[in-house]
Amino acid sequence: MRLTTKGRFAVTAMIDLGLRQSGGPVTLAAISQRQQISLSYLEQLFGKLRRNELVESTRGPGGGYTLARKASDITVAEIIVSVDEPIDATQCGGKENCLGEGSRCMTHDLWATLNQRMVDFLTSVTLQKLVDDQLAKGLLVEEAPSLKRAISAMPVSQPIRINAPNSVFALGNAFSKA
Amino acid sequence: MRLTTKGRFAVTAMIDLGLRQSGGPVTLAAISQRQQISLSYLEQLFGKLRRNELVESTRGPGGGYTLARKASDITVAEIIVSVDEPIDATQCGGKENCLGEGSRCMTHDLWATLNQRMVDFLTSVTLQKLVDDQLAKGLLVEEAPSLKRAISAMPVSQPIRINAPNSVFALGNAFSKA
DNA sequence: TATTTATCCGAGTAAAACAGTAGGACGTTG
DNA sequence: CAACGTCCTACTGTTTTACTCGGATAAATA
Repeated sequence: MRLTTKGRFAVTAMIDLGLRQSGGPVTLAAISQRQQISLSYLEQLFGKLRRNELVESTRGPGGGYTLARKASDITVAEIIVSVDEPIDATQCGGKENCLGEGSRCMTHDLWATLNQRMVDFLTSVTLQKLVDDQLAKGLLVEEAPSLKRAISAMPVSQPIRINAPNSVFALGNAFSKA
Repeated sequence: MRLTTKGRFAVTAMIDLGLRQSGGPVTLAAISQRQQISLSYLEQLFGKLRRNELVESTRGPGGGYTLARKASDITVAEIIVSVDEPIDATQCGGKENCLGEGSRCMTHDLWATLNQRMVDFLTSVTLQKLVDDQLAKGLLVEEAPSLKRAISAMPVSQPIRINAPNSVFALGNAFSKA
């Protein structure tokens, strides 16, 4: 299971969508502004989310995205695998013999088990829970402005480029000596 | 926590070391041949393992590496963080406000919790357990040849280049539709 | 019908990490 | 001193990440 900022962006955007979709379809432009993710990048991510049937889209003015199912039926694991599709699982081919000795590689079971634990955890967390967490934190979801033209006059804060792959799950200094 | 083939190579090499170190220091050249990992790459990895005090080295003829502690006192988590040192933890700086709103990023707790679960699991697995697993599988640890010069006459199978970062933990098709 | 809105889609790009290689210096042993 | 084996820095090709760009398509509105 790969864990990069791409997956985190996807989860963040899905939370935003879950928070606002009660007022109809949510545009990626709005998510882009609120979450500071570039619009083009969001388009890529939501293309994958749509093909994986996690969201539905409506085109044209007033359009945008909505969740394809209830937030309580969408797991974080699904979101992540949707955008971070797998290349190849265990690299040794699962049942293949990594070494030429007739047995699986020595660490095969270790990684398989860890992978399963991660999947189990991320499957146990629903989008609804993450949405509820945000609401509990006192996040206020303001209503979309009735005059849509007002948006174009707003100052747009440019998304910043973050080029730090894999930095999400750095173990930190959990084992570094003082 | 980053999980790449680098970490897996390190764990694999440490298992090999744990299996053979009873006969004195184990050379990287021997590990390289048995585990099909390039010698130069192993040197890099063991440099980090030594600086993190997981192994000890003796130079010169008859030298090599030994475990710095009992295998039962070395965890997989320690091995991985040794070679895959962290760049920066949660990218938002831990306590920083990711967005300019005075609260931590929406997915902060999620990733922190997942990370902790992974650490907990990998900490629960000792090198000794992995060594025992190999012994239980009937792996036979042949004695080092008394005539060391015989090795140089052996045909050397070249390590193959594997250039597939991050492919270790691809989630596979756990969620792909049939 | 023309225009605006917004999703779609493919190609392209800079930076970074991964997975090594290359070449040598250093310290032991025989 | 020569062979062995660790130690160390720097360099390299490939892949992935995290985007951007240009345009096509579809729907609502003027």
